[in-house]
Amino acid sequence: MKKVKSSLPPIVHACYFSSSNRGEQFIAAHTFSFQESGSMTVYDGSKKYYFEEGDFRFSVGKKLAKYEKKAPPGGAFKTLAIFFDEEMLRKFSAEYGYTSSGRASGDTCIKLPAHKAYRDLIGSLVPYLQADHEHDLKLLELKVKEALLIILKVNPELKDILFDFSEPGKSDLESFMQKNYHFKVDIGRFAFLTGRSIATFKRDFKKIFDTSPGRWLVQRRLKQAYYLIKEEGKRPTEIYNDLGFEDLSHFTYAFRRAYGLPPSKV
DNA sequence: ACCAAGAGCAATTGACTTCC
DNA sequence: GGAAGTCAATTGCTCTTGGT
Repeated sequence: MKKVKSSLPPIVHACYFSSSNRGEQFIAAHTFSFQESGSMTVYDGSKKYYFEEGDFRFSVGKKLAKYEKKAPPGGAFKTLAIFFDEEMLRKFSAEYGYTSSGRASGDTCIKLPAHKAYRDLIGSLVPYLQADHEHDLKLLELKVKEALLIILKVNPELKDILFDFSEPGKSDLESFMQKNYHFKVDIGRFAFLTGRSIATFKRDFKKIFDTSPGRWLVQRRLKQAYYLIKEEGKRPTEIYNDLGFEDLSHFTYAFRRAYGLPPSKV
């Protein structure tokens, strides 16, 4: 079966009942969200961010992050999120004359104040999130625009992030990879995030690491695994996923090929 | 929990083309 | 002429299934 690319609705109400849920994702679009219940920890490879019930959060798009969502005891984890896709932001920028000064902070998540305007905004979205509500795309679009205007009023500095349409610049490949090797993303995404085409990415990679990206990634992850097992006494099942391995089976296989013995025997 | 084997597919490679 | 992109053949990784 072919995967069909479906675009997410601009406003999403998420609700999970499992007590804890961790994973990682590529944050595709800038997102404004409200932590209705439960808490969430976000890790972008160098910094940790913590959000709890009642917090408003702005997540910067086109970034990689690991997250852990925790439901409150006996309750559900609930967030409400508004996504700002680039096309919409470009239109908005042209219409209202907002531009980025190009000086945005490097943070992946930003905690926003619990401003009354934000609380009112979330309150006004409730009718749109009823299960039986018929989604009128035009109205939703308007709602997203309204949200954007409110955000720009309360946190005007966010315009530097929201209207920055530049592609990721050619970043220092070596430090980027050292920081992000544990993310489970394909080579094309690594290339994009470092501001290169796939071909250029591989060429630059070869120059710096003298090997191909795929091989280096496996070796780097295994090296970290070896360290964690040997020095910190971690068990294979605890770490293989965090290090970017899809499954334990392959982790064991790759580990044994690299070190000559299975991870359980280190 | 750990390991093995095979099918399917993503990554790599190298030759070739295009762009500046 | 060199840097960057495309393409097709090949390699080798990931996922699944199943055994111990």
